[in-house]
Amino acid sequence: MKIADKHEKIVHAAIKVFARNGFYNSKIAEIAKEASVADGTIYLYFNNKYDILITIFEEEIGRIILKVKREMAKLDDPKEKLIRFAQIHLSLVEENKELAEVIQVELRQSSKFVKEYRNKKFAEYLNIISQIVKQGQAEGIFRKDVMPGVFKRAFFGALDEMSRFWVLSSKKKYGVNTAAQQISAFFLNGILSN
Amino acid sequence: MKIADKHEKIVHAAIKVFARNGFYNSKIAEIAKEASVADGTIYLYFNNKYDILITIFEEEIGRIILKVKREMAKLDDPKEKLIRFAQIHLSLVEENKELAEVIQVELRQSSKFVKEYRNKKFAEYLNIISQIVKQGQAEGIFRKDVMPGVFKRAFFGALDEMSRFWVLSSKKKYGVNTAAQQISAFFLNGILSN
Amino acid sequence: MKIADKHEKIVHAAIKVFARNGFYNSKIAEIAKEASVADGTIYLYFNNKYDILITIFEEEIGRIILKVKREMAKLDDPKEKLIRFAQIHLSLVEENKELAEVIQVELRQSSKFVKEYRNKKFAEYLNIISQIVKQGQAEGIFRKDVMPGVFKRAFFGALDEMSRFWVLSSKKKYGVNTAAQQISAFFLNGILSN
Amino acid sequence: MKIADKHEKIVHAAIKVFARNGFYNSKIAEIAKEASVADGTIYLYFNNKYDILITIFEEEIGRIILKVKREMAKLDDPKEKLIRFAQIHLSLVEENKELAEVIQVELRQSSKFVKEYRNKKFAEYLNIISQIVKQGQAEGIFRKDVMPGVFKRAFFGALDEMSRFWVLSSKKKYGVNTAAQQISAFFLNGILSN
DNA sequence: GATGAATGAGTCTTCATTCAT
DNA sequence: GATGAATGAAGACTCATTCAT
Repeated sequence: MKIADKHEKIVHAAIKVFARNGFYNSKIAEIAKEASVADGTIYLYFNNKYDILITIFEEEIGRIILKVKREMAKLDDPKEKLIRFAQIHLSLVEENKELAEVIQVELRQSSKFVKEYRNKKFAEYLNIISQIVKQGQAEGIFRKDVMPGVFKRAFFGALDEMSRFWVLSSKKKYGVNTAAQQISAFFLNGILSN
Repeated sequence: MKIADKHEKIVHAAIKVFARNGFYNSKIAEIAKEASVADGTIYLYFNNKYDILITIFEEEIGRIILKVKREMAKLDDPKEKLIRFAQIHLSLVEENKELAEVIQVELRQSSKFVKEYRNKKFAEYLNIISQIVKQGQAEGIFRKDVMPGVFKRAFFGALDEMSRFWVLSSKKKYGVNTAAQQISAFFLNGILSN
Repeated sequence: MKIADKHEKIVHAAIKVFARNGFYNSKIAEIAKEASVADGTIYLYFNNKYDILITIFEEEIGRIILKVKREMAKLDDPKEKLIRFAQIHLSLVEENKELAEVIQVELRQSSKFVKEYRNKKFAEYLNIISQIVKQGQAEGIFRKDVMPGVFKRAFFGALDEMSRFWVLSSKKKYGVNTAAQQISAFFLNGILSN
Repeated sequence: MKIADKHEKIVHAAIKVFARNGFYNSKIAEIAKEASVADGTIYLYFNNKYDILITIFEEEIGRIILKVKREMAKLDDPKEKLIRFAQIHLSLVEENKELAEVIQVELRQSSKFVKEYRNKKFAEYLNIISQIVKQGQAEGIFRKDVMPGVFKRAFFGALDEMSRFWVLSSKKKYGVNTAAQQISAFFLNGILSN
């Protein structure tokens, strides 16, 4: 087995276990078992338990940011970008429930280290949104009085809360598309200049 | 000192400590010290560490829900209610930073118990929003195609993410009112029927 | 309420509670509740938890020794004394189950203090038996090769194990008299058929 | 070092420590130190402190029962069996003073669990005695009016009290054989001179 | 004397991490 | 590299005892 494989196996096992129990209630031994690896082996690939969480964030979220950025690059219209952003965001959550749960729940933990760490990657993600807004304002499509810094948080927050609902509850009344359309509609009608 | 005082002293100390370290990194001994009380005394008022967290949620959030509901009762216009809701929510966060941090961060913990617990109180809070929407729709002020169940989450999520930003970052570029107006404007312009 | 009453109330409550849970699993608070007294009150009458146990031993066992000695004094024949001793011992256990359980179980605890303490009172009790044997030997009724020091332990042990069985099991197939007669018969006549 | 060794090392350390302080006054840390093992290691072999006690009972007493049964199987005459039983019992106590102390003192603890537990193994041991009696009665050697259920307790109790004396006191006036002969003589022949 | 709220020392147990094999 | 037995620091919680009222 190649090293990369084992690294990945551990990360995926950790995502599963963290999603199941939460970070603090997850045991290295359980992750090791889930990954079919000895406890000690984990320490050949990670410095400590925290490091696994950081890695999940770094690698998995990095991958998501990349994906979203690529999708955004395919579109020109800021309106369409916003709608598409909502769709992608919610679909990604849908497709990676366990990862989403870990990110939403665990990365809000109070550890100073994680909190600060989160901010870097997270800011990058949020700024995709504010870039769209700025573009839209520059093109005269969006109202000038919209503060991109506020908007990015509001928009992300709306999506995030929606997806938290999805992650935590098993049964949902409407699909990704409905939700994405509703939410982007709220915001678009709200910020379109007329 | 009256019993109520000591109970309260411990709760407030716990809010401070939980906000500082997070639930799992907070030690009973630290809470006790912060409350100027012996370790054992805490167990005269609470069954265990978890119980303190639950109590914070129950008492403090219950108080907030009450306050918001009262404010809402003073207004008639759903538009004004929504704007006011945003203002109150953000001001309360502003005024109770530590409490807000505990709620936002710790009550998203993965403990099944807490998660389920949270939902009850939380649902109550969210439903204040959906009630406003329904009222607005009934009065023909809000568009009928807006799904209250989606809206309540989107609106709350927007405010929540905004306030998380406030809680975590020390310096902010704009005040509560600016943020509240921006956010409610996004949504109002978005859902007003025309 | 007279002081003596409260002292006694606590002792009796303690016997009940110790019998129920064992010394180490009994809480002062439980004894206090059983005695309808405040926790602190117990410390007005006893130095500490141990002291209550010692007192139980001292007072209650002292009383028993007295009773048995008086009964022995009424009889002359060593054979009859032995039979009577067995009867009294077993009846006392029967009538004071909780006290018996405390003595049998708790006073065998390994606390050096209790162990040494026990020996004094206990030796006094055992010596009632060896006195009977010596008397019987002096009168030519008992065999001279019987070692009183061994006999007293053997005889007491037989009765004690029998009564332990009584204390621990609820249902018994035979009464005090049957058991007392059997046991004293073993020792007096042996079990060989002739 | 093989696993079995470590398990055994801990059990033997525990026997020593329990005998020294009693169960409730023994600390896991002390057992660990006595076994030259880390505190945590104990929990790799035992679930908790109680479990160690149970194991002592199970393994060590089980071994003793086996030994005694084997010895009994070598003899035919019930009289000889009874005498031999007394000898073996007392020698085993003599050879395993600490174990004997733990069994005698700690396994009489009031914990419901231990009490019930003890009964199973203990009943097995006692029944060796009643089997001998029944055999003797069937062969016409022992009196028919002897109740085996009473006898087994009386005989065991006599030996047990004798051995308690041995365990607790350091200096003794007579040896195992003397004591065993005396006690079995009491029961076989009685103490009446004829 | 009586109370019972407060104390804080004491200990079992967990589990991230190490390291000999 | 891989293993998993061993480590031991850390902390929640209990409860005998005290003491202000």
